[in-house]
Amino acid sequence: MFSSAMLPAIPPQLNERAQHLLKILVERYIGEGLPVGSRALARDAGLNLSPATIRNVMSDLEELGLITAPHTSAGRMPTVTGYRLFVDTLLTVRPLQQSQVEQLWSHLETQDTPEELLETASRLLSEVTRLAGLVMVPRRESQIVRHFEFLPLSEQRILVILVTQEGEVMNKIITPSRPFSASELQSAANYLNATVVGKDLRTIREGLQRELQEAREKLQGEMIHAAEIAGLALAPDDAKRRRPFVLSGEMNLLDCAELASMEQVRGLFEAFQQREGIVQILDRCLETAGVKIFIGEEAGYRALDQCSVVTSAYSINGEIIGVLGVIGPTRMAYERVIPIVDITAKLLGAALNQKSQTPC
Amino acid sequence: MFSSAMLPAIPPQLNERAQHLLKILVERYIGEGLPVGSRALARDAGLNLSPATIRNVMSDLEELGLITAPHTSAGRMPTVTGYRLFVDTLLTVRPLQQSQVEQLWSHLETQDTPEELLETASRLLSEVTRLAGLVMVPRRESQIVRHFEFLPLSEQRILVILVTQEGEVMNKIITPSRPFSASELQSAANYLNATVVGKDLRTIREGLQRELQEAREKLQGEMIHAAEIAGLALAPDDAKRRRPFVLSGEMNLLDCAELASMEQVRGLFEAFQQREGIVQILDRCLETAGVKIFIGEEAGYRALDQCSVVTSAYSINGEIIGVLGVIGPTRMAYERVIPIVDITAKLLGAALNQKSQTPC
DNA sequence: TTTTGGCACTCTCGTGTCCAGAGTGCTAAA
DNA sequence: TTTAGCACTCTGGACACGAGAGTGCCAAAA
Repeated sequence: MFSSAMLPAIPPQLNERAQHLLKILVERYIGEGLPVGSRALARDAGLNLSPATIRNVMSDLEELGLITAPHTSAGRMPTVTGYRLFVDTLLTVRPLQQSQVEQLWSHLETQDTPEELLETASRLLSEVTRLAGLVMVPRRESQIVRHFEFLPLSEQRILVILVTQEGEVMNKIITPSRPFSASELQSAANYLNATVVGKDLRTIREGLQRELQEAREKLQGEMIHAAEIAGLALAPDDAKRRRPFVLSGEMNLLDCAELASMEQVRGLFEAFQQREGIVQILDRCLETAGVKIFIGEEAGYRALDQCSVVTSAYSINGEIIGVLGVIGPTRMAYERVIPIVDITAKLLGAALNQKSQTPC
Repeated sequence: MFSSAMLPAIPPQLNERAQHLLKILVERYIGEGLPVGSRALARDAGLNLSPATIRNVMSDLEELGLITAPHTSAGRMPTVTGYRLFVDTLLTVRPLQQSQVEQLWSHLETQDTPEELLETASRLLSEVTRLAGLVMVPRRESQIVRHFEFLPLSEQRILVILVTQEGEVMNKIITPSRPFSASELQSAANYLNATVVGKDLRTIREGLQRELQEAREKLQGEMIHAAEIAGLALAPDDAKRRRPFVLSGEMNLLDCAELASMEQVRGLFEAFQQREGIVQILDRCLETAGVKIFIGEEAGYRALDQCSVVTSAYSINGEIIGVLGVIGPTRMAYERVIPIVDITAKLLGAALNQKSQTPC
């Protein structure tokens, strides 16, 4: 159901009973946060087995690397592999109630700008899961342009304003190699608005190359300038790169006992600030739809060793344009978090879609 | 030199020697972070006095509420009043070297947009002081408008884009009570661009009221609509209110021993997220120029009880438009931090000024 | 063959005790 | 007014101790 990098086959040694006990153990550990002992497990399992029997099974599970004990005389807790098996094959998700879905939707629906939409989605994720919410900003490449505007700030500095189909406003300042007059700018803007509106950024950029070529051949000076300035305007800008995702509810993470040490917290929060590492993980989820889960070290990012990331891509008109999710302790309530992330991704896609559908 | 809410007169009991000892004690405490004992103080003071003598003076200082001991057999550390006296009358500031100032300026000067400028200023503050940097976004009221643009998104939703003199782009979506046609919007924009460009927001809004009144009397329908839509567009929007200051280097605060407990950290970071409380403090610094300091409880905000805030207003053309500063532990190196905040405020003002000076 | 009771063993954690170190306050002498 | 001396206090680390929880293993029971 939830695609993982490599779905590990259930070890043949692992009979039904062992699986069930593992499931109960993980559930209990997630609930209590304390290593689970044989007595407690015997009671919870509902199998009418004595602690001694349970101990044998636990010993097997430990041998298989699914659970581990912090020290000799403590109970057991799941390893990353244990969590993986749990999440992939043992988990029974608890789907959201219709009313909850509607409530989420009502919050998203009422947002005006796409930016607010992303922020709201992130906030909702964090509030509902009580973890840190995370929404990656949509890929700009696939956004459809609605309007261009060039505004001269000074001789050499031109303010470019670009409005997308969804009503998002991007702006940046470009400094072309030579001064442009107001009328030149106006005609460049007119040209662009006439020809490229309704296409997406990638298409526009590709088309521009071709037209620049053609214009050069025909010595159409004016066209060359328009294309030149547009090229600068459309160059992938790194300003946005500094804020590639919207994070919220980080504070929720301070509650969980896992991150008790200042070191841990510091590392995690620095990772949030650095952004690159997190973006790399999110990028890996852009390819396929559906919920993806990274547990602890699986993400391959030291700062997140004690954390899990649950993500889902969101799409507009069937095309994936971004990823959202939550970050929380490995010991999170997956059966609740997974459907929430899943639904939120779908709702965000729908909300974005709704905004861009409205005719101009 | 540094205006405080109420400059406390130096208590007459406090002779030169006591003052000197207080100064040394505070300096040493700021440096070491440990309560200062009589022996250490005797050595540092350079007065050739025995620890026993020092003890007598310390006892007096304690009686005056300037220092305090965490327990019987520990050294003394400054109280808030002690810090206050230190900062107001004993402190010898260490001015920045010219090269450092130039370095700061070179970072600010190269920023394109005002937004980047604020972020850079905040980052510089935090990096240079190793504390949390804080830059309040300029008051919008006094910003001069350069350009208006209305873009219909759908029947009822209009995207308003407003560019300020400094090249900052503000945008929001308004939903007027009745649909406006594209040509109506165009003429409204034309009207506004023709009449109000070059004025600041407050002036424009006031003028609008009057003109709306006149237009009504003369039954100028078109004017009424333009004014109506402009009114909506200029209404103070709360979108910006959610991000009223730019914060950076929060992580630096995790280093200081004062904030060892998770509780403290949590409270502080929640205050950063809430924003309101911090904004209130910053607002109090908007009135007068120069460096202001709030020590511990002086700010009147529980989450900041262990912290000091050092701020300075920044201005453009002599008019104060915002505040910046740093937040750090009460035990911060004031003599270094104060000049940094002071200079950065001046440089930020100059940089903003430079951007808006460039002719259109 | 599987399950169970019993038992010795181990590890944590909270408590209590003890001691060195640092610093104070007070008093009497310089 | 300053200083030396001394008794006193408080912290924090080291150590021991015991209760509690849980394990592993073995031999008996099912």
